[in-house]
Amino acid sequence: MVPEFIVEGFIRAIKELGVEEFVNKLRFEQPRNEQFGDFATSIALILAKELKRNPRDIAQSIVDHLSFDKRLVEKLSIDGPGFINVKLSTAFFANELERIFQCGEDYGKSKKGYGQKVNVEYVSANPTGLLHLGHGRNACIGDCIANLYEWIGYDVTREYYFNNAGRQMQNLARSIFARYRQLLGEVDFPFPEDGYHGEYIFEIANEILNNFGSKYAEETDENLEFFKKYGENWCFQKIRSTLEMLKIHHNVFYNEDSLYKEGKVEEVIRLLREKGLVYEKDGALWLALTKIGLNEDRVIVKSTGEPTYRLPDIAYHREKFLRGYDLIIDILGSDHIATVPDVLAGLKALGFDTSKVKVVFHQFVTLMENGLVVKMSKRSGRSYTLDELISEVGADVVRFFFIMRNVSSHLEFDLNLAREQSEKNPVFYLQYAYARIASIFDTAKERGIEFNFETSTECLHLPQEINLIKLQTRFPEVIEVAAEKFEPQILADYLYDLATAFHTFYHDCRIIGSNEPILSARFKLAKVTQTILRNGLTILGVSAPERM
RNA sequence: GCGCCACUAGCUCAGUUGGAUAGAGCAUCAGCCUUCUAAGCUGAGGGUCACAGGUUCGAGUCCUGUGUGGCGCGCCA
Repeated sequence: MVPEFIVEGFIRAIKELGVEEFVNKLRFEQPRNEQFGDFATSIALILAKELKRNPRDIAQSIVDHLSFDKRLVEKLSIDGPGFINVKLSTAFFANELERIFQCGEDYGKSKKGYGQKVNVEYVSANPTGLLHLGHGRNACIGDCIANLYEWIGYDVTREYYFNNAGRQMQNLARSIFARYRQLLGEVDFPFPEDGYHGEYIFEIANEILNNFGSKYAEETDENLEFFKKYGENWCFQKIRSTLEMLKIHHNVFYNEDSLYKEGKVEEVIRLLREKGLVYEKDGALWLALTKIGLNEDRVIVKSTGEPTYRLPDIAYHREKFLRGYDLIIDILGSDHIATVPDVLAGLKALGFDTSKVKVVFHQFVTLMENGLVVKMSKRSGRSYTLDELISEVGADVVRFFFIMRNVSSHLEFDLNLAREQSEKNPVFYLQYAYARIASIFDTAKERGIEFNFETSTECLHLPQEINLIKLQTRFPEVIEVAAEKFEPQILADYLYDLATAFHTFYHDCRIIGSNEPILSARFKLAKVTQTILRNGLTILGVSAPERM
């Protein structure tokens, strides 16, 4: 984050040059190359184009009009085609470190979203089976995004939308029932055409057999209802325990069925009809999407009387709007991309501001082992469930791996790397940095080494130290950007850089054994790093161990 | 055929609303433990940023086209 006084200084200089209409073009960046200082701006190059003057001359004029506190700015220079580079002083960084230290344990939090409500919907798997790897990525991304918004001050609702009614659940009931009858000895009992073939159906059937014997063998509506309920509870309990392993908790479980029971779906049809956007054709009810800018009309109620997903989805999102959210975030797999425009168009037609809805699409997960795609789990011989993956490599690794790539990129989950309990594994690299810091404080305590956080840190001047402070100042900004872009990976990358900077510092600069004031200053540096690592890891849902 | 996403080092990926000499991890090679945890640090090699045009002082980044891969395109969700 560029210090205020630098920005203000440049704005003043630009105004004094009489070109204040270009003030909004002022941007700063952190140069890749250290030699160019801490912050750079290409404003002179931009002005050169507008004013048709030599960029270096303009840069010189700007610099001539700049007046900074000499204590804070070490050097101003004009380099290359006309970049203005600013190098800050050790006094400046000492001030920054002190400022961060004063923020305490909450460093990184902001009030940016104060008073605003956000709803993050993620996982949302129906209770018809176990969570698989795609759900895992969805869950981790959603939970991180929810955490990020909490950190920037939003009032966050974590929501899970599910459907325990309708055809899919009937299908589940019939699948379990078929397996149950097969287990009872009717080996040829027909399995439903599009039934759930997973191994877990046998497990459920077997459980029912063990608990109730042949009590439910008769194929009646009542009994099928029992199988449905039993299957639903079984699946939901599994899903919840899997999420629990990842420390993921939702505040609201929203049942699609309630939209029907409370007449919300009917209401949406009525409202759309009032707008003249609904018509009947071939015995079905259609939504006239072509009237609101889309390419094709779509069915919302099938000729069988059942609605398609679009209708309850519109009703559901309408409910979210009516509950007063300022921001509605949906986390969806890329296989849902095509469904969203219809739903948004419907909502827009109903008069809602759909710019408040942000849909985050994540690409798929491919499990790799020894350079090959893994389709099946070795232990169970079935496709990998999220459960199995977690018990194999641990929750921390799963959570980190699922967010360490760009949300919109395919994620290659390398089992070999994930199993690796060593420096190769980036999760341990971060945790190790944290544990090392904890260890320094432990050692200091054991040896009775005293330090004082009141001591000035202006003595810190080595590149390893300054680099660490620079990274520390960026933390709040990183959280904001990661939240706004719905991209937890930005935070993961940042933490990795911070850990690297700390490991380098740790290696080159001893803390215990230094003399005052270096001793206290470095302890403060370590303390702040520790806070940031802990906060960052917490947002990612990864534990911060005191010892490794 | 249409839509969305991707294409950057041998592999997996970053690249800050167009900036300076394109970065990191893994893998390979060479160093560093008597001192706070070596799950660490330092260095070396490794690039036609898929391809071709365009926009401009400047393009991995923006525009157009082509190719390759993934996901969609239903009265499934």
